[in-house]
Amino acid sequence: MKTGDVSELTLRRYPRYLHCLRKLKQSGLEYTSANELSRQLAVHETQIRKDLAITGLQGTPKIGHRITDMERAILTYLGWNKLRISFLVGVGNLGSAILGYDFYKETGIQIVAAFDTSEHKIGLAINDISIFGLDSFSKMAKRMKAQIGILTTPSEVAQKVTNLMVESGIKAIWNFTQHPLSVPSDVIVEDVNLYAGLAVLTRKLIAKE
Amino acid sequence: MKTGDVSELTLRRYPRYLHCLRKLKQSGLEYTSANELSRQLAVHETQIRKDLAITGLQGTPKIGHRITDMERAILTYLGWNKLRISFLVGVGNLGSAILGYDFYKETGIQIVAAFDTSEHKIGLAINDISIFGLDSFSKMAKRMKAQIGILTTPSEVAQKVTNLMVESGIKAIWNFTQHPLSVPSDVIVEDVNLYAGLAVLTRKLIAKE
DNA sequence: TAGATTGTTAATCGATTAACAATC
DNA sequence: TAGATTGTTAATCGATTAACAATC
Repeated sequence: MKTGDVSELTLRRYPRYLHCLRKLKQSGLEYTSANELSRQLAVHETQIRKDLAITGLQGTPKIGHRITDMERAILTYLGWNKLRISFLVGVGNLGSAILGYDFYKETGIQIVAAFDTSEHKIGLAINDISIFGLDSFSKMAKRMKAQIGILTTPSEVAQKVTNLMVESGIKAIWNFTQHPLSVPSDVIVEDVNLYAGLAVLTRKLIAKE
Repeated sequence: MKTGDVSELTLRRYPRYLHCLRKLKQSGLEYTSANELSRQLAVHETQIRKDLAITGLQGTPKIGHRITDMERAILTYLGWNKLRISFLVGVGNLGSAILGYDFYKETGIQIVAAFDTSEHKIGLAINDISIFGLDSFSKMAKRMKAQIGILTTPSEVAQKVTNLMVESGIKAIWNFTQHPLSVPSDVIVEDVNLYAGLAVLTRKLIAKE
């Protein structure tokens, strides 16, 4: 299996394939093909074949692939077949929204605890996830071997909380703030950048005027 | 000015430039250069020059650019210098979080009304934005000439609400649901795909194991 | 002047698509 | 068999980077 040299463009396509595969499975099919995915998703069939080849999946000429095999190949390649303990920091509206998602079933990412500094939030729970004081973060993260930190704090404290996460053994940070984070080279940061999407949206609007 | 043939990769870089320019301005500088942005953002200087050229901006050799000129050029190119009326549908946690953002000052996108079907939300307000029943959407959108629809409903009703938005004259939809939307060719859809980001994050984690 | 910068043209790199042999 | 599919190699396309002349 490849290490880390796959393009992000490829990685970002996999969830779309998974989504489509689930729909096809729900419609009662057992097998499907790169051609069929290509029609459904408007992605070139050769590109789908190449993306699938990266996961190690092999198909059968004329038949295609068993849908469950395709799903498993992609899930395994992305690491979505394994449980990953995640902690969320910052239980504002956005944090609460993220706590409401059920990522676990699809991605293996389980948010097991949330943290905030606001006294009146500590002790509450959202979607069965308890909210703790931020001062408990480090000890809990180390004990539970949390891998992923979800950062939904105000931007002003983003770097401070990031440092705490890094010190506590967090290996990847899903950053919902606008603040560009500094981390050691062995820690992964994935930024959710809403403004990038808005730039695309408004520019397309302008181009039509 | 170019029409719509600029790559999305380029468009997605502009907000990062803006963010950096604001920081430089705050630090008291009046002028800066592509070289300086390149150092701060780890983007190749030639790429920054090309991106800036697209906006029509011209600099002065040896000096660089006046920061306010750069900002204005990018804002104008993205259409972030103009007010755009936006309506949000679906005031759950995610919708509430989006209502809490102040996009207006940075992007010109002003969320002027929110809509939901839940009786006990109608009449409330979040961040000074009133929540109305979904049945008022069409009339209000037409009257106020809403351009942008923000879709934060459950996936199951995403297409239904999208149809309502399109019928009501909405020209661009910012889609926070997982549902792939069908729209006429003159309506723009920008998907916020959290799962794509998670695929990148977990794959990078795996590659390090 | 020399150094730093701009803006453009050429080269490189990487991603996508085309072409095609192999096969059930 | 013929048609549909796989998987790979070659070609194309587009984005990024290098090179360099112009300039304040």
